[in-house]
Amino acid sequence: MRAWMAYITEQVLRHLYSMARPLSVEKRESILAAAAELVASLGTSAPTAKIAAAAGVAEGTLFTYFPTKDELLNELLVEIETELAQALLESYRAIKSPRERVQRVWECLVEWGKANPVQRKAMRQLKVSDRISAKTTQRCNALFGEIRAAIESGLVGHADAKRIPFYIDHVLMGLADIAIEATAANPKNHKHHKEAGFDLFWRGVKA
Amino acid sequence: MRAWMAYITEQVLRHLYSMARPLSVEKRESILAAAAELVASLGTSAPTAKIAAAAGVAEGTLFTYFPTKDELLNELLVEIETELAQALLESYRAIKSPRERVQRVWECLVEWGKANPVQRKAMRQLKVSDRISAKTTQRCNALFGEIRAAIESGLVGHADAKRIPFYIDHVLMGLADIAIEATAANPKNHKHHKEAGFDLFWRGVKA
Amino acid sequence: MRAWMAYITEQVLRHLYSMARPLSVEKRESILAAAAELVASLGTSAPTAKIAAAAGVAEGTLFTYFPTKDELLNELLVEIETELAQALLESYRAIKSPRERVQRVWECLVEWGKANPVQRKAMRQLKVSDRISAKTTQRCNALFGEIRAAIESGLVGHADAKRIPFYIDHVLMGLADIAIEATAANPKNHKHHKEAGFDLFWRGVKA
Amino acid sequence: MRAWMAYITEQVLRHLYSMARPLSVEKRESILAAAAELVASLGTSAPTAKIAAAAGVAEGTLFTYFPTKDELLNELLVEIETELAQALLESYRAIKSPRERVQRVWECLVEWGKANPVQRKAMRQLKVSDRISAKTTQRCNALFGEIRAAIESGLVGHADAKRIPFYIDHVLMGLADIAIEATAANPKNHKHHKEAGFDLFWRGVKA
DNA sequence: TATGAATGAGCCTTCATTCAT
DNA sequence: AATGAATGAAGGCTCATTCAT
Repeated sequence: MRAWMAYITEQVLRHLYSMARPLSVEKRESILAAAAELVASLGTSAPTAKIAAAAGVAEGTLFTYFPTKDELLNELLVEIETELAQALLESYRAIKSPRERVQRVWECLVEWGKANPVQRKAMRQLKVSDRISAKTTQRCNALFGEIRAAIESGLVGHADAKRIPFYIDHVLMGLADIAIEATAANPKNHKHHKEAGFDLFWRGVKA
Repeated sequence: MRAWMAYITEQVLRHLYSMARPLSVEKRESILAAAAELVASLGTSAPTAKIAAAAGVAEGTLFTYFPTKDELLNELLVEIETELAQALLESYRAIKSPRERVQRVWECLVEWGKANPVQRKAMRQLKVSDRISAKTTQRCNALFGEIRAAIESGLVGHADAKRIPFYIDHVLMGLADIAIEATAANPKNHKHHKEAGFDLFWRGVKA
Repeated sequence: MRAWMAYITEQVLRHLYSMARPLSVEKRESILAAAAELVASLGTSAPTAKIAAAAGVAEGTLFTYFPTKDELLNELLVEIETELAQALLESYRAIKSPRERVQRVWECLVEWGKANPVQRKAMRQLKVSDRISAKTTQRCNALFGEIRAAIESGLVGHADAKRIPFYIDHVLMGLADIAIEATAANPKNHKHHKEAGFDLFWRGVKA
Repeated sequence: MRAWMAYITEQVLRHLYSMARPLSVEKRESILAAAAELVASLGTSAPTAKIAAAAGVAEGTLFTYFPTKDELLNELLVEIETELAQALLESYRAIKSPRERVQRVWECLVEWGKANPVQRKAMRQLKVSDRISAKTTQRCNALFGEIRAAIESGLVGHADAKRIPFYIDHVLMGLADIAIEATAANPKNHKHHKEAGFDLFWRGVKA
């Protein structure tokens, strides 16, 4: 009934704030989702036309959301890593025991990989490709700052202090990837690999 | 000096008698070497034309040695893994101590990676690409049969028997890759990473 | 201060009564000005989106003023030639001597070109393009009817009557363009070229 | 009968001189011819696909002869101007009288324009476009060095020395274009325009 | 009427593969 | 067997135009 009020209100707001009709958040998401799917299966050479089609938008539309394919790929990586970081951030809150804290991060890592096979494959493809800019790499690293600190505090006293950076930056994520990969190849052994992986890490890093 | 006379004679005879000229082993090798170089730097999307140019042969010649680009990529992976396997095979002969045997394999793995950065990068690109056939994967696995057995015998009694396949098939190579990657990022710490990696593995797998 | 209240009232009334808002003359002008600028620098392939942006209107708005890009380009040419014609019309009023009358037109032509480099370049681009319709060409010719007559009367008795149409329709404007172009390439010689050009014309057409 | 001798001879020569099979001159010419035709009618926005089709070659072939469209357009301009320069060079040989020498160049210019309407239109389009590099402009200027000198020597003593560069570089070619354009618009008057144009030039430049 | 997101045809260019020589 | 010109199917991206708001 008061439809015209809504209309006018919208007009007024647009006018006052010079708001352009914003790009649709849903479309952006569906393009990223489609990109993840296709990059996971076809690699970074997945055609933009296919991505657009999978996202249910016109070919040209993709380029109103991402000016270049490279931009899309970089954003995709950031989006995926943001999701992963958020999942991790919620995992270890309020856990005091160092070992358990690290273990929770580990488990969360492996579970996320199992639950998000598409994003994991896409992430892999993106990381080995040469299309990720230094800036993107920086942004991604920044996402994991807090988590890194939490793991570090969990390892202090347990592992050789000099080796902790190596353990966190290279080994932990890499081992998680290995565990997830092993699980993907043989899903029945999921729990087994998860435990074996953490045991290996925890014992292995012991000073 | 009269090289061209020999060449002409050869041409004439071949033409008159329709003799087939055998495929040159050197050309095959130089194509594979060029492919490794370019796949390492450009990924699997490296153009065949560039590969041929880098190999010093004509564009068409590449296809008399490899009927398809995919065929070339698959052969390249097999070639690289064969070299790696050979390097490993020579590493642990005549070593009795289980721990040392595994350690020698580990060190050889890491050293090979450091000494052959091009092959390593190419290997990486090939493995994440979707162009490696199941058959190639099988052939590659077969190359490591003996080495796998040697490591297995080195781990029996030290690691949990149920977990040994996981350790060998997924963890060992993966960790080596991690160590090499860490070394590539920071070459000064090469020895440090190599040792830290093996320590981590050996302690970590301990039952 | 309460400008937004006026705006809202206007919107409300318009919406309630479905009143049409008249096309804004200023917007039309600014679109044409932007088009001149961009056609001058980029040619007729200047994107409508850029033209709209330069004019400070939305992409779609351009098409409420000009249904087609071609329509815009044609209107642009008419607009520019109208301006030129008006400048010329004012130049020779109340001048009796035939030679001086023609000379004033000539000078005005060259001065206009120097003073309006953007319009001149745009005009050039438009004229060689295939997007100007026959109708537009006619409209443009019509603009110069009176001027043409004035020049004609200035040349009668001085030039060969049979050649006068050729001199006016092709040579005069063409020479002016040549003079302007020469000036643009070497601005210091402006006056020199202007005089040399007119001398050439006046002597050259002498019967 | 001795076909094999020819074959071998070719092989030998290729081998000795490292000759690649050369790009076909005819194809290059037909691409340039097609480009001239289409640039004349559609402007520099003529699609490469249409040019290739008109030339009777595949789309991709065009790019083995010209690495980019811009390169093609630049080469096209050079080709056309080379032809024009050659036509002019043959026109005034062995003519002593200064006036007649200039007149022959003029006539040749106008005749060439009439005889080669496609090249003339293409030339026009190319010159107003922004795709011609400074280097190309230089190359083109170099083509007319000798002709320019011939005209200059024809004008010395007849025209004001200070104005001669202006007359040659800007007026002569421009007037020829005007005459050709007038002829194109009204072919019956060809001879008339040609004469009127030269008279105008010759009388007009008289000191 | 004004807006700008959405559209998809069309453009230039690349590249694996073929084939005449 | 060796060559490299020829091919044409994609691929990434642009842009005039439409349309829901």
